[in-house]
Amino acid sequence: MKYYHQHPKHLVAVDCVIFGYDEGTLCLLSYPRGFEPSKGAWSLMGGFVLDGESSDDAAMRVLKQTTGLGNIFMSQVATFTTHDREPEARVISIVYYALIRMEEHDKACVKEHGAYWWPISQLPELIFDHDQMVKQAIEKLQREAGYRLIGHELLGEKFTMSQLRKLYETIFMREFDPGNFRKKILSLDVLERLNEKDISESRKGAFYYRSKRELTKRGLDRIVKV
Amino acid sequence: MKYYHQHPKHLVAVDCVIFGYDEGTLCLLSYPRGFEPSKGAWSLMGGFVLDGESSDDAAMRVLKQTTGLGNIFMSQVATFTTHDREPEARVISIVYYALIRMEEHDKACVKEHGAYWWPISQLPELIFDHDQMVKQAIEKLQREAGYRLIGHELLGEKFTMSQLRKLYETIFMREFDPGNFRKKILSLDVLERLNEKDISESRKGAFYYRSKRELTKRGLDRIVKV
DNA sequence: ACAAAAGTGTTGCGGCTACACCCATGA
DNA sequence: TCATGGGTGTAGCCGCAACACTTTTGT
Repeated sequence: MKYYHQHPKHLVAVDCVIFGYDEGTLCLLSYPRGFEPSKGAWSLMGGFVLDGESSDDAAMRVLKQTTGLGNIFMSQVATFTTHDREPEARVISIVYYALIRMEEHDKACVKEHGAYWWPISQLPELIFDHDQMVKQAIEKLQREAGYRLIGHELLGEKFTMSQLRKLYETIFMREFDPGNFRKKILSLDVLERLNEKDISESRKGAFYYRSKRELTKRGLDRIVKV
Repeated sequence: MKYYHQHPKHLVAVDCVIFGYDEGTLCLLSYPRGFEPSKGAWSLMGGFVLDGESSDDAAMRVLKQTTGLGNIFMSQVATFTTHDREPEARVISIVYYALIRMEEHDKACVKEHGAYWWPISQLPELIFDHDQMVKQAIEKLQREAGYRLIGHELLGEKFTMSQLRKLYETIFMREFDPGNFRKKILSLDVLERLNEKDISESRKGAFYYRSKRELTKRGLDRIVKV
């Protein structure tokens, strides 16, 4: 039974698990909390949901504030609600994750908050239940990356097969056979090969690929089983 | 930047997508809204999150109130937050789904609320964004049922292969080959066959199975690809 | 004997893995 | 000419779908 009066209201926050990728390393952006309790402890970027905005909006706003980037793919992970998850006040937190290219973000912006990019393999202990949030975000990232190509989000317009494979190896924390990976990806028929090679990584040079724009939404077949 | 003062607070609700199963039909419990706006329109069971409780607790409480059942598996689906999703007030809603055996619920309890069990194939139009909630709940149900056996939740202690298959056929809205289904399930090695047959469905009689208790958590392999 | 569900066996296809084997080229 | 990453080909394995076939027993 629901009535619109006489019901408790709650602080509702978003916490953003921001993954940054650069040349084979996946990092998490975190910052030292600026106030008590737990001042100085590592924390995810967060903010409160305001009156006129959805939590999606709030997450975007937080991302913009902390990295300078907008129009970035974000995905809702889960909502954390235990009443004592933060010691001082009851805050319900809706968790999002975002994927960005590390080189693209606004360094000044990050620096200003004292934020730090932690390699995913060497995360520090995070405040409250933020460890759990990151864990679930990685799981969701893997699930989503398993169903569709996330090349252009993290590699840019054009990329080589090796770069794409290294990205997937990083996300899934395991190796893929270069030949098999290539065949699997090409069989999806969502990439087109450019007449241009990257000659920085090998003598022979590797062709660049880019997403077939019209087909970005397809991803019919599974890429990686999880 | 987060401070604990001067931030807006919000009404936070849970909405429960309650699936009931009985002999080959999967139903959704919904009830006619008892107050304006949209009084009388079909709606999910919901309730507000109170001060001392988590949203998990709130969802359980709503389930108990409306079906009389406790200690039921519930799973968080997603959180709906657009500011105008309900016309009269801003309510953030955390959606859960539950699976119950229809015969087990407290009929008086349901009747008292004027609630109705709708076969999943003939749902009425639901209020606000509740259609979307149900859609996502079904997707999540299918994902979860694909990874682990949900036999005992919906069929009870013991069940035949055919009963289990019909349950899966209902959840996935497609047919499975009886022989192949049997082999796949048995290969997971999570069921034990009892020395007892159900003779109501066939001349030959079908053995009952039950979950190997120690292994309930396993479900290593995928049951159905989604 | 027949019908109908339970249960088993067989076969073929498709995808994945592992790995061999070319290719191009700078040092 | 050798080392290195790019790229192609292939053989074996495994899971799944399709379907034939056997079993059991009430009518």
